[in-house]
Amino acid sequence: MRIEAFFPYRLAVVAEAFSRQLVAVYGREYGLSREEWRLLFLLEEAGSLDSLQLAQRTSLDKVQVSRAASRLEEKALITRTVLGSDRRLRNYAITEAGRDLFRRAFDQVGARADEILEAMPARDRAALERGVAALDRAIARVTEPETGHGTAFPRPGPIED
Amino acid sequence: MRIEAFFPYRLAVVAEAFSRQLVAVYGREYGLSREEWRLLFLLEEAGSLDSLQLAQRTSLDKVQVSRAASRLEEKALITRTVLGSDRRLRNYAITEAGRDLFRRAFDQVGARADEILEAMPARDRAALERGVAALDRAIARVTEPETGHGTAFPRPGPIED
DNA sequence: GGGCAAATGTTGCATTTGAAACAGTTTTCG
DNA sequence: CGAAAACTGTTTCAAATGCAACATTTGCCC
Repeated sequence: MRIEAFFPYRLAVVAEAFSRQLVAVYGREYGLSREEWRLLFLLEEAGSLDSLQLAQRTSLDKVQVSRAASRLEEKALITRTVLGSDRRLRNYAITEAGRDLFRRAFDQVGARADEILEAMPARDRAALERGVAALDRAIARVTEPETGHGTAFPRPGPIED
Repeated sequence: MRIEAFFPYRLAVVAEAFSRQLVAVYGREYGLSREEWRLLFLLEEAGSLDSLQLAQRTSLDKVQVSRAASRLEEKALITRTVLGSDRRLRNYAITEAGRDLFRRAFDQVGARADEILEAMPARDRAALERGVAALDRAIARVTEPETGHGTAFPRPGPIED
């Protein structure tokens, strides 16, 4: 079988190419890693989150979170405080500088993403959206039995905010 | 905006989750990295390739190819020889051991991928296929002007085999 | 209550990765 | 012909990453 016809390969390659287009913006122009970008994204919307909420809404493991948060704190884009109720946990909050930076970056990243997506016929775009959602459900279904962090976003059922 | 609703995020997360399911097979059970897997995949189909053909059909850069090939050679899964016609180039060929290993791994990887894809309704699977192909074209269209390795597989036009 | 297991975040260490420098070969052009 | 430019694969060095150990805090169970 030709590798170009192997669907998992095609998906991985396309996803990487798409991602690279966005990293070129928030990475090169704003100095954010992918993990930092995701944390800022979450915090910009929520304002502040504790570690548990964050773990539920992110596809990052604890080491990635810890390191990305350290860097964001060094850059004064977020603050980290130990929670009084459970001193193992942390409360993450975005700073004004973090909000500003994220908003500027998001404008450009969103524009770049839209530029690519709008280069697709509307029907194809709808198909992509539908297919990705279905694949996510399929992975969850097939891997749900086991425990391992097989997939990603909070699925309807477990949690609600 | 909620990050879970941001399409680029969803695509990246789903693609990673899918990929992780397959790496769990060829990585954990057969000790192959993603790059080694891809090289073996190409060579199993072609038998042997020189560096130029390989560069065209792979989404790996020259450093990744060099390192993956070194490891595959150490494991005696491929052979590397300097080309007589142009001593800058290499000829890569899969060994019998490499073929055996790849075929066994491919059986399991393919089965795992099919298990997930077949957990999707046929219509959704078709939508995914269509959407991914369209996204690939869109990225190529938007980035084609510039030179950088923006995307992936050989598109109709440049080469033929 | 008190010790033991579980949970959480951080750190250390070895490996991997990426970008640039490098070495060898070929092509170009005067 | 011959020097310079271009091309290819490898190596080097710093940064990123993954995994396991670690330290701290909490919950459990007697």
